[in-house]
Amino acid sequence: MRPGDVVFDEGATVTHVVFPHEGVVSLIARMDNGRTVEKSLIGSEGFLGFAIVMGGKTVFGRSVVQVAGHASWLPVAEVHAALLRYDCLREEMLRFTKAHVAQLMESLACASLHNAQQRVSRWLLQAHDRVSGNKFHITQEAVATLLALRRATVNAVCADLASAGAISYHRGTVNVIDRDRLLDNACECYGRIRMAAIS
Amino acid sequence: MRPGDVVFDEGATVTHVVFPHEGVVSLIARMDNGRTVEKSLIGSEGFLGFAIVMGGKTVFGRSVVQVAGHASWLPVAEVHAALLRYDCLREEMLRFTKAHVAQLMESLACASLHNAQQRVSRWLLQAHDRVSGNKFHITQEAVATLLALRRATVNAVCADLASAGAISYHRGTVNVIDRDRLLDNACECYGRIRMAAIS
DNA sequence: CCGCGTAAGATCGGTATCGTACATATCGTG
DNA sequence: CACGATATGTACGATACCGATCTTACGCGG
Repeated sequence: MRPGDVVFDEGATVTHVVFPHEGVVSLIARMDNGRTVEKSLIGSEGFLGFAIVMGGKTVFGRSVVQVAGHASWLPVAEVHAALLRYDCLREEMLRFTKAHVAQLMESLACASLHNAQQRVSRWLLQAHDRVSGNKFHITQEAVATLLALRRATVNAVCADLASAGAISYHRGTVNVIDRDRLLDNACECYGRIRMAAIS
Repeated sequence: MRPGDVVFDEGATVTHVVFPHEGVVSLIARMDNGRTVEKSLIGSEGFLGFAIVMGGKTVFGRSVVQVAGHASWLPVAEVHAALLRYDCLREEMLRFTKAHVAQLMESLACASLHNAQQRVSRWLLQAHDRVSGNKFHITQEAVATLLALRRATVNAVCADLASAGAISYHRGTVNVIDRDRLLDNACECYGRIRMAAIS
């Protein structure tokens, strides 16, 4: 999966369930006026095509790769067959679905109540969790689009985070230097979403 | 159910599944700083305690009655028993769960991309769908809290809507005069959420 | 019919973010 | 090494919304 790749387009039928091994895939909403925003972010902790867990046949929205990685694609038929054989698989898939709903709820509250600094920090932390190492590729432009902010706003936040020693960045490569300092700048939403995924 | 009643508190165990007949119940998020916002809105189209559909034992958040109504309470054990007997019940419950996820996603995008006018109009339309008749009781203060806006902002929007002839209001009683005009002021999110609930 | 509580109307400055635009720096490629 | 593409820095006015506060109006219960 390379940045910009569209895993599923809006309204697509779920033919495969996609399990990322690393990297970040975003579920994108698109409004009539053309503006877009990230609805949720999925990595190795989950899978794409979770609509099938709720008996759906079509995906919930356009999913676009943000940070490169690999993924396993399983045909839906095989997933359904496996679900019949392995109860633990069903449990795990339900667990992620539940965590994902919790993520959606927390993100909604976060978008309403927290500022750009907190939300950008949260996004970077969530991405960091889903890659190996401390470096990954994402442009300020991309983050701005995902969070429905201006690039200038994201730029100001990133400059602050860099001067605080939390991150460094250079032409799209973000380096997480001090994760704890990044946590200080993020809101509680990061931790809450994390907890929901674990429990 | 009377306005202000707490159906489930944050972190409560789902002992009953609650099916509203009319009225509006809001799922509320509460942040560390004490600020709150509505995560989702549920009426007769769905039920409270849908966490059990995903194998959960605890609710997703505090649910508070906003517009009065009646509801049926079913013990979880009975629901589980019924699910084993009636496939159609499972299907219906899954259908709502799916629609609810779609609602969460749309609300998230809406909160990020649309303005106070559109969001207040959307909320009023969603409430209108869930009551009988054109009048229901909700204060501007309550709407402001749910959408994480100031009461003054909601007041300005309501004044506009009233002068446009879409609604009238008086001491907490909202009267929907011209639903189409309200639709004009709302964003596409209302229709999209509606469609997700029907399909 | 009086007083208190609730709902609504209105206004102030303040600020986070927007929309747009232009400037700069670095990289990859021919 | 030149050049276009990409990423970042920065500036400007505009604006939507905030936080606080004060006022007005209504309605219910004593």
